[in-house]
Amino acid sequence: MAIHKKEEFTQKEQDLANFAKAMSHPARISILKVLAQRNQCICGEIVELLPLAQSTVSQHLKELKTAGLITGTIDGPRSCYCINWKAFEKFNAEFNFLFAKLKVNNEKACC
Amino acid sequence: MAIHKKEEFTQKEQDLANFAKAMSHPARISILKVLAQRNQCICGEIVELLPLAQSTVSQHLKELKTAGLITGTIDGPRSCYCINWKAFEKFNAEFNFLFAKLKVNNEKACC
DNA sequence: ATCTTATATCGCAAATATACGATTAAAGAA
DNA sequence: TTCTTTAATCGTATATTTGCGATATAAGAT
Repeated sequence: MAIHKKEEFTQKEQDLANFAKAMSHPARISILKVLAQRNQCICGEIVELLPLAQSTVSQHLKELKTAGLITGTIDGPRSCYCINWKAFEKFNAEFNFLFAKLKVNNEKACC
Repeated sequence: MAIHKKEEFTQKEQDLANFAKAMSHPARISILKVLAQRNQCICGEIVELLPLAQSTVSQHLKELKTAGLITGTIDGPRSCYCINWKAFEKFNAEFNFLFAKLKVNNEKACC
């Protein structure tokens, strides 16, 4: 693109969009599910479960971490990842708020 | 990328990811908000409200429509867009289900 | 110290997304 | 019919994402 215009929208709109972007790939949805099913923290087992190369999985984990959806700590020679509940619930609440707000104004169908 | 591997994930994971992708740009979040604030359906007023060219807005609207989040009908020389509540609530419920499922298994922090 | 093992990062190729101007299409107004 | 208005689509440039192999890093094992 010529110029990126994302900055011209409100911070809340950008935050919501960034959260959505972090979840916009099935591999990352899958990673979140894996992190949930195992009650303990998961490291490279994720690589075994996904149909992707180790480096690709690592990249997806990094994106989830950068977006704040998961946390990662080094545990000896391996890495332990967990869901960041605070951020997750915050964004979930924001989505729900958006949906609820929409619903009030649009009880009747229009077109 | 060499090959796209998205198809190798489950349909639900792909559906969720596609929904998230549709909301992964602040312009599209903004469009959804505009469609909510105006109780009647909106056509090109969106173009006036967003800091983007007409063709770009049209492209974003098309993406939201393709993802099933909005509907669009032709009204004379202009187009009327509305939120597709059914799809919207379905995906919202799926997100909530995912979040709830995660919560049950991870009451305690792990790392 | 050397050898694994686990994971992050680099470098690259290919696919997608973003954005715009120009053009097209479709319908009402003159 | 011709003009205007509205919106979709085409073509293009650039940015970002996705994916992998290769390499680097870091720590435990031998």
